[in-house]
Amino acid sequence: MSRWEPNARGRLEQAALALYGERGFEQVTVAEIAGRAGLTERTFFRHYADKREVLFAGASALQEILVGAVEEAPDAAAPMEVVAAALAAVGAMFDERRDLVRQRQAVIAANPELQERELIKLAALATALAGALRDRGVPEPAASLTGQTGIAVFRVAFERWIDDPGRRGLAEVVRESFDELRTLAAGPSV
Amino acid sequence: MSRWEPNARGRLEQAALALYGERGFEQVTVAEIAGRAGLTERTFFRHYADKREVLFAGASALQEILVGAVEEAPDAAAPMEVVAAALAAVGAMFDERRDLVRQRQAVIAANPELQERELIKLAALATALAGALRDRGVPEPAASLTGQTGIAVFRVAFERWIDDPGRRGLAEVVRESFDELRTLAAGPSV
DNA sequence: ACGCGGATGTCAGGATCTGTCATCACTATG
DNA sequence: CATAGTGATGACAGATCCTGACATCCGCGT
Repeated sequence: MSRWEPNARGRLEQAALALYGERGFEQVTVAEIAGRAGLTERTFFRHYADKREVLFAGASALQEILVGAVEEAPDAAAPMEVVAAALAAVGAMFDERRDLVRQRQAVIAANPELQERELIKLAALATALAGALRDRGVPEPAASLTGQTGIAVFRVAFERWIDDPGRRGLAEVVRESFDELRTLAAGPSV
Repeated sequence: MSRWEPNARGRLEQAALALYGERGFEQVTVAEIAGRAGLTERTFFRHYADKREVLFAGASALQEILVGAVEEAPDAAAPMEVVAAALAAVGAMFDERRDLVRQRQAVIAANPELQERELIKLAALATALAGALRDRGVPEPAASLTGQTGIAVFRVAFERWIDDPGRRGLAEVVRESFDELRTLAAGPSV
């Protein structure tokens, strides 16, 4: 066998997810992950900036999908509606990878350090959404407000989907949550 | 002088904020912070779980204030209105400590690790808000949705306040942002 | 004076992450 | 086929973060 088996990153991600799931994030050393992947600790850190990042490799792809969905929305659509549609589309993708997403989320839910990384990735998504909205002509602060609020709604919907013992689709829960927000925000006029 | 100068935590916080501001979070070692405070590295870690936490000591107090404001809101008030009022009250407190808040935020803005910690503190605030709303009888998912959305709005308002070259109060900006959200969320009916 | 409890100091050590240089495999080129 | 170049990996040293274990000091009550 050659020195370089293909797909080093994929092997590292698989090994990390498995070990984190088996023994918990803190109880796993980077040397162990690298060893299971047939690599060295030093090589792990060449592929991932830190021990947490190996679980968040897909975040940039997710961001591109979101931004793309916003760009391709009809011109007439209102900002919140554009964001709701983009997040519903993402929800549909999660539905397809249901088991993997749940396994990953169980690992993250068990460790605050991983939750921190998750939150900053979500914040980056909110910022990217706001930028895409500005490119559509949405002014500030409406763009940032819509992006941040959209991610907030998605977080609630995602959590409900994770805890849902049934088989409802995430896209459906996202839609419901945006409807609920409309009701909640429509408070007493000033 | 005695071995134990009073207010060890306060000295550590002051030393950390000063050093982080002078040279950047990464360029400061815990040993340096402790040294400036007249303590040892080991003592630093007895007071703060990690190098970041020293900047977030006030978070629990903030949470208590927020929850208290929700508890004391009039029974008739709608959930989003309760949260808006609580966050406006917090905004007023920030106004009083304007310079310190800005100095702290400049340090945080310069370092992603600190932003992660800030985000998880804000997420904890959102969760606490949701819990306080549930105690008022607000059902799920409305409670979580309102809490998360309220924090999202506050984040946008806070950023605008930080960047505002003028002297507008944060409470005022928070109020404006909630009004803007009402407009944005009031999209096309289903 | 005495002991108790809490805060601090001292020391040792594991784990994370980085810099540096050597080594190996693949590829292009003659 | 030979050679050199390019990129990924290995090997090693080291700084820093963070923790465990134990000793020491101070203030306080008795």
